Amino acid sequence: MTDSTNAAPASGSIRADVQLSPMQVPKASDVLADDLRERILRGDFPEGTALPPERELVAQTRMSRTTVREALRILEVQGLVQIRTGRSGGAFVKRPGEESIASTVSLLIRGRQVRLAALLETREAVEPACAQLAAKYRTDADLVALDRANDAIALEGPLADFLQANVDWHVAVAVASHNELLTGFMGALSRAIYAATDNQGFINAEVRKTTLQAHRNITEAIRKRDVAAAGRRMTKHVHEYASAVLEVEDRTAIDVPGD
Amino acid sequence: MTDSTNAAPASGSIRADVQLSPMQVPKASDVLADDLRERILRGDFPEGTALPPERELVAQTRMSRTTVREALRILEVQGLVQIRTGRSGGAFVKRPGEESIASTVSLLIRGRQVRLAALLETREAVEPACAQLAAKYRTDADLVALDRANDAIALEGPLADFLQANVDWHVAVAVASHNELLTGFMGALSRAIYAATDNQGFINAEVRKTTLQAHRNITEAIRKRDVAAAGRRMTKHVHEYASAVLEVEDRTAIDVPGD
DNA sequence: CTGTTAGTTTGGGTACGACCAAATGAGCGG
DNA sequence: CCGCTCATTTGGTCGTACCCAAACTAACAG
Repeated sequence: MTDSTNAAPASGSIRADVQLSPMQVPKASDVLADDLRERILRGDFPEGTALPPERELVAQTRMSRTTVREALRILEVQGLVQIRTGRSGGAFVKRPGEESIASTVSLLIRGRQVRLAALLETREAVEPACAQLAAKYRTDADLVALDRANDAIALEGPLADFLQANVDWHVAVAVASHNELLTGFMGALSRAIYAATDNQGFINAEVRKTTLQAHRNITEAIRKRDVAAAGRRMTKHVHEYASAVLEVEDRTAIDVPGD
Repeated sequence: MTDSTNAAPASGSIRADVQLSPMQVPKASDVLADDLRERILRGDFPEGTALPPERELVAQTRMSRTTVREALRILEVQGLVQIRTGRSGGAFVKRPGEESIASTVSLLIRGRQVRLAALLETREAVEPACAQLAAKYRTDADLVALDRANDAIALEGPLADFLQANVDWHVAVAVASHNELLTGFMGALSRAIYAATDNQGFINAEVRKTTLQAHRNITEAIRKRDVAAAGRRMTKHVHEYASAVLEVEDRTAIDVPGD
């Protein structure tokens, strides 16, 4: 560091002898974003209200419009505001929803190239609990959604339709749990598994039938609010599904060892 | 598509008679961000490599620097790049990690003001599975972390230290599961519960003792790779904890009905 | 020769200023 | 009263200039 032996103010001007620790200079846009985020999360602005226009914020904060815009962009990416153009546009306060978690989870799955095995394992970990909560808290509307998805699965259409209906049903279970955290998490997980299971080519009529039956059984347990049965059956279902997928994956890996 | 009845080029200039559907014009910065994000996720750039400097991207894309910067800011918020200043600075490719999920989950919890009951419920849903996976995949290093956290809990220091050590232990269990998704999720959840449980004033010596014992039992099951015991004991532990917290919360709610 | 210091270069951060595009509302004519 | 046009508001983009931070470089002093 700088020396510490100069305490003798010689003749002439005096030099202050301060000791400063290395200091961090946060970016102006971050400061603004942090402030606005804090206010939003604290509930200062009711959902749907518009923040002041950019030029107004410029006047208030005395920052440049560039900086203000960057701050707003940060909040937009974090799902805290929604920005609309045009007259009476602006940054409208929005509470983050499930899609917020879902997109982040998707990014991590793709970015880290999480293996299919890990995805299935995670689903085995979380979804039985979802089913239990669904059995506990389901509403009649939830049952309608579950039945609709099951009907779509029974339709024997093209593969993509089956997979989509499959995802819809799993998502419906998560929604029926009435737990936003789990819903967002499971939504991203189901979609990722769907994407990875596509082109896997192990879905045959047999698998479809088994899946449909399992879904119906679980749905019934949820309908009867039978928490234990819902958990038990879901555990079995996702485990069997995982086993089947992984078996095919291994076989495929052997078939095409170079890939 | 476009109509088919205009095949008569009259005299003079010809006016094309096209039918255009309302089209959405995506923002330039989003287009760039989407493109870069796709490349990053596809693995075009190894982690740690730097994207071209902003002015270089300006030259390549023929967009303004403002636009380029906004795109980079988006990627930064999404945790896909890390921006450093100074010479040899720039946007360095980064794979999103657990902290990415954790921050999003935290935002949702705060923004939606998720009730403590829901948080505890979610933990009851996820953490037993974490414990099971931890028992399955734990390494010796994981055990060290768990033991260290338990030792800190036994220390009988101030409340904040106890709560911190408590969080550390729960996070250590999640880490020991070696599942990035669950780790990020549980990390945010534990911290949120910690924050909500603070000032709750129900942590007494009795609770501390019980917690320590439960943690030790679970740690032992993880050490012995006893999957069933780990799951069972964790289920019991988090359930009891939740019950205790909620009971106190109810009592507090009755004591101070106005708040 | 060595160490320190003062440039120099390369990068991001901020500030204006101008103009474009979209959405809305006011005013005007039918 | 209806519909059209036009002005206004507000975000989106552009370009330029300048500042600050970090790392490298060369010159200078010892």
